[in-house]
Amino acid sequence: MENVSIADIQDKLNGFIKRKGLRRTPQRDAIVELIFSTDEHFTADELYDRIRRTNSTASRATLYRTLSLLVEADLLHEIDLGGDQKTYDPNFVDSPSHNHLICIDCGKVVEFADDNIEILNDCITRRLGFRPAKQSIRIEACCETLRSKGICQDLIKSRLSSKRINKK
Amino acid sequence: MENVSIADIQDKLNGFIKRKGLRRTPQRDAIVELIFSTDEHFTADELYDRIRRTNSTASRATLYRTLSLLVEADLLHEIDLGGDQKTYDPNFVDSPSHNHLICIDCGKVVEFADDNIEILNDCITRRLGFRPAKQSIRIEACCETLRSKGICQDLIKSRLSSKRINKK
DNA sequence: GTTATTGCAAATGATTTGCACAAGG
DNA sequence: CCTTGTGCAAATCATTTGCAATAAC
Repeated sequence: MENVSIADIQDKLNGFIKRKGLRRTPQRDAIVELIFSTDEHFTADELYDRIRRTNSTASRATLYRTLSLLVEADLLHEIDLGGDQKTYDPNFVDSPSHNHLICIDCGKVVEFADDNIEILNDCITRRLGFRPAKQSIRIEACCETLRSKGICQDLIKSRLSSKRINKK
Repeated sequence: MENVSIADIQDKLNGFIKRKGLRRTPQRDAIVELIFSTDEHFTADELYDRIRRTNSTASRATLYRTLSLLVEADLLHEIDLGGDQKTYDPNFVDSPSHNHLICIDCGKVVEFADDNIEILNDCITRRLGFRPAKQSIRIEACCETLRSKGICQDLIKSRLSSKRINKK
């Protein structure tokens, strides 16, 4: 699954940074390292928690600023999962055109790629007089747990309880 | 385009209200009247402005509470257009399964329905082991203005400038 | 050195909520 | 009446920002 290494990402970011006249910092390196060491989606807050568990430091401000930088450099995408916090997806470097299926009950997210839906997307877009650009399709559905047990609140609970409670 | 009248919506809401042991109020009537008198998408703030231009009154608090009520009664849908403010779509009573195409430059939104994409959506969902539920597909693209003039900032500007500026 | 970056604390802004008063049924 | 709804102002909470100190290059 991991075709692009962290070193590749760092290279790309450094290129971007140089082109823009910006600077490489230990905070940015640490954040990139952390984000791209897994393929998990995350919120700013979840990432902040993860950083605090390492021996690197970065303030929330720096974290938010770095997230914006990575999105601008097209290394990270903001995806709309609904909810109050923005969610970030680090997998677009590996899989430039994937989409998301979301359980409307528990919030579980599955990534998928499908040629047919891309073609159809393209057709619909042109038919409406638009020019196809960024592919971004979100399907809402019910996951297995919901199907078999009638309900699956585990994940939604954990997502709700992840609200920030004065964690400095 | 308008197959469902405001009276129908009022009836549905009143049924919902009775079933829940809630109460019909002039504020709720006025808000419903206003929302369903057009097929425009809107934000809470835009709706508040519209209300102030009528001779009915409703506070922001009541407005937010009524929006939640309407969403719960399935007469109104929250749609994700990105951006800080939630957007509401009053057209799901008329067209229960439509989707949205959005210009990534100016934010212009077009509704569409397509049987093929619904079927495909269904297939993908089942293939991933989910049960199809709410159809909600958002396609991002570039609109005509962008195509012909290279850029179309009109709407995005107006959307940005619609940020609330101490309008009591 | 010069300019970008950081961390802090304060600001922002949409939405929510507590509470006292008003008003449906 | 009794309970729900309303309006106000205050609270929330994710995110952004001003600013002085710090660190790339």
